[in-house]
Amino acid sequence: MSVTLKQLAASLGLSPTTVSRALNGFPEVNAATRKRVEDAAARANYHPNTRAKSLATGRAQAIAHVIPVSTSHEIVNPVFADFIAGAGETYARNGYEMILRVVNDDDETQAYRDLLARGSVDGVMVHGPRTFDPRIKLLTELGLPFLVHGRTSGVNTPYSWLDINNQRSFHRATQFLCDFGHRRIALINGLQDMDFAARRRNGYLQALEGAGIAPDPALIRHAEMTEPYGYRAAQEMIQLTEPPTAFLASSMIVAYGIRRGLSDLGLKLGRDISVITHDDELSYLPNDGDVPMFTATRSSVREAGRRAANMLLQLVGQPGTGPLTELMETTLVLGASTGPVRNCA
Amino acid sequence: MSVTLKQLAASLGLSPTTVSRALNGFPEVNAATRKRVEDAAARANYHPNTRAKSLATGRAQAIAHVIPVSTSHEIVNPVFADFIAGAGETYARNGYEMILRVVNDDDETQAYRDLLARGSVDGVMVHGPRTFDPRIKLLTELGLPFLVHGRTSGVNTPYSWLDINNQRSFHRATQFLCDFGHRRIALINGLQDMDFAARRRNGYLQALEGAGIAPDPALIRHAEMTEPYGYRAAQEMIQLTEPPTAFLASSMIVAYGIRRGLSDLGLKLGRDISVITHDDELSYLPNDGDVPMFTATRSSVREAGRRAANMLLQLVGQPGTGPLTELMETTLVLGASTGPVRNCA
DNA sequence: CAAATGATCCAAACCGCTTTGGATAGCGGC
DNA sequence: GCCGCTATCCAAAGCGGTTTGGATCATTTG
Repeated sequence: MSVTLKQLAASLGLSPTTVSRALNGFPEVNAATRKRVEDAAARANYHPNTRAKSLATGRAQAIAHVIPVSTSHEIVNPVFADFIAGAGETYARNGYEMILRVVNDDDETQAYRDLLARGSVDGVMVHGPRTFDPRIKLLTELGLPFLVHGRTSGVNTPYSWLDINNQRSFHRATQFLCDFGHRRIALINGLQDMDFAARRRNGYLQALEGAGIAPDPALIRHAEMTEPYGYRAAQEMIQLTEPPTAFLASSMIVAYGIRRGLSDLGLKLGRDISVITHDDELSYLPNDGDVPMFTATRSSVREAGRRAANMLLQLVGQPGTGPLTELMETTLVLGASTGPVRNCA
Repeated sequence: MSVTLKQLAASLGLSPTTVSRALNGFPEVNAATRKRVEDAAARANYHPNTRAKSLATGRAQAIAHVIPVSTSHEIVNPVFADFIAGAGETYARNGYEMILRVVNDDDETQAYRDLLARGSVDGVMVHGPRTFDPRIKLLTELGLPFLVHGRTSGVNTPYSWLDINNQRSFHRATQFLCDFGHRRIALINGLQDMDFAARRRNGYLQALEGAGIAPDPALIRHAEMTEPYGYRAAQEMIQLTEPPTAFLASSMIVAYGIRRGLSDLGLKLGRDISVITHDDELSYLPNDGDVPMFTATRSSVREAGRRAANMLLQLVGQPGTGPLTELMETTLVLGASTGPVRNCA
């Protein structure tokens, strides 16, 4: 169905060796010959068979993203999709294939072993790290190059990661609210054991402490970041004897839920109550314009995907490279959802 | 790094041939020998090298999803992610790899050619078909098995697809609103040239016609399905001299925008104004419970991904199989967002 | 009992590409 | 005219599997 190197070589009266070298830029081939080969290759729409090539070279030219699905945590969320898209762009540009493997939660370990044993990939991207994530140890032992999107606290061996500064982000957002006079600030966070959630909570707690405010457990929630979760959290907290005057949301989706919960009670964001959310800059949930709807800690997860992929490719391309890390700062954008505390709320 | 067939064979004092046959279930191998081989393979964590295997067999054991990114249309949306997840589950279960290739809009044709020439995949999934989609013709000519998620109207050669009954869905939803006395019904649809959007509009128009209502262009919109799009559409349409009393939304995200637009104007869904949306059953935007927030035409896009993948694998596994098609019906679920028309709106 | 039949196993070719280790020829220098 | 060099090209051996075409030996059959 498609032309092979051997056929191409035969049609040119050359050996496969020479054709291979001509196409791969080796020096020991005559310039005229090279040109002839390249032209013929283009004309025949010749592309080397990936399988054969990687079998011969030992490099798979592919990166895997393993996606565990479970009943407890849904990793296939919008943020994940955008990250993948960013990473995919980078892989494509560098001639790497991106393979996605959807596995059952408890098969994840086996999936990495399998990927390695089958020689299907040169490296893997680790998604959604927990506070204590066993995958780092496993992958290190396996010797499979990997990069973590996020970090994990309970690991002391070095590893490569790219993360946003979750702690500083939420520290700053909290501080911002405190400066406006808020003292009852709710945190509607992601799942408890997710590392990013822990860091955000830390930033939040530190800022409260800095402002001399004792944290109230009733104002802190952890759960899967769905819209109804935000809705319920907002509605329930408002009923407290001492309700919050401001909310911190871990994602736009949650923020939308909070907004709905509050507006159903007749509360207007920015006037009656304040909300700051983290904004991953997802295309279908834009939070921009002259005055964005939400005040937010902003960072493009798509860009994160691009950079993470670049780092991983570097790791794969130059083994021996020490662990690579990058901490992306977020920007605090002012939107219409925050204002000074209003006592008669 | 990982054990090869040859090594395994040597360690057992057998030939590679026998080991290969033992593991692949060929009949001409002694039961005791097979057991011995299987045990040893499990013990050594032996997995055949994918590249070598597919080079030898000619089958790639992989399916590609090509994702065109462009400035005009963002295919990396939440719906897409869930579909991918469903499909991925199926691939994994059947020992197929899923490869995602993110390409620039105008490179999509080349991407398919490349995928084919390199022998990287056995089949491809086509996403987001337009009303007149050139990809069907291209893939048919290339002879690469493919399955379309959705359909395309401007193609008369047969091809395989899986779609939901968009037309009937929106026909029914419109009828439902008409039965409640609504005569000014707005359609906040997806991008104009997307096939699903055309079918939904057809269903909508037919239902209006059936109810003796002349469609009003001012009540029909097409655009990328973002939250602010829903918001703006709702707010602007309400300002019309003859505002709509009901909205039909093409996705939950858009419906959220509409809801926000309306509630900012003090309108309450189900009481002052009605909204029906299409609900793809995304996990982080659930629309369930005793009384779902939105009345909706519901269909799991994840399940669609599973089924589509199954069909594609069948196509790949048994070439010569005629085109496979499946039309999934949606269910109309009653939620809190619809009610009889209210004159004093 | 010889021949035919199965049951098992193996050697070697092959899939399409890379790469090692020459081979050949043209050329300047002595 | 011979030698060493460089430039250019090629044969053949892998990479790690599958598969074709026997080989070997025990068992059945006439």
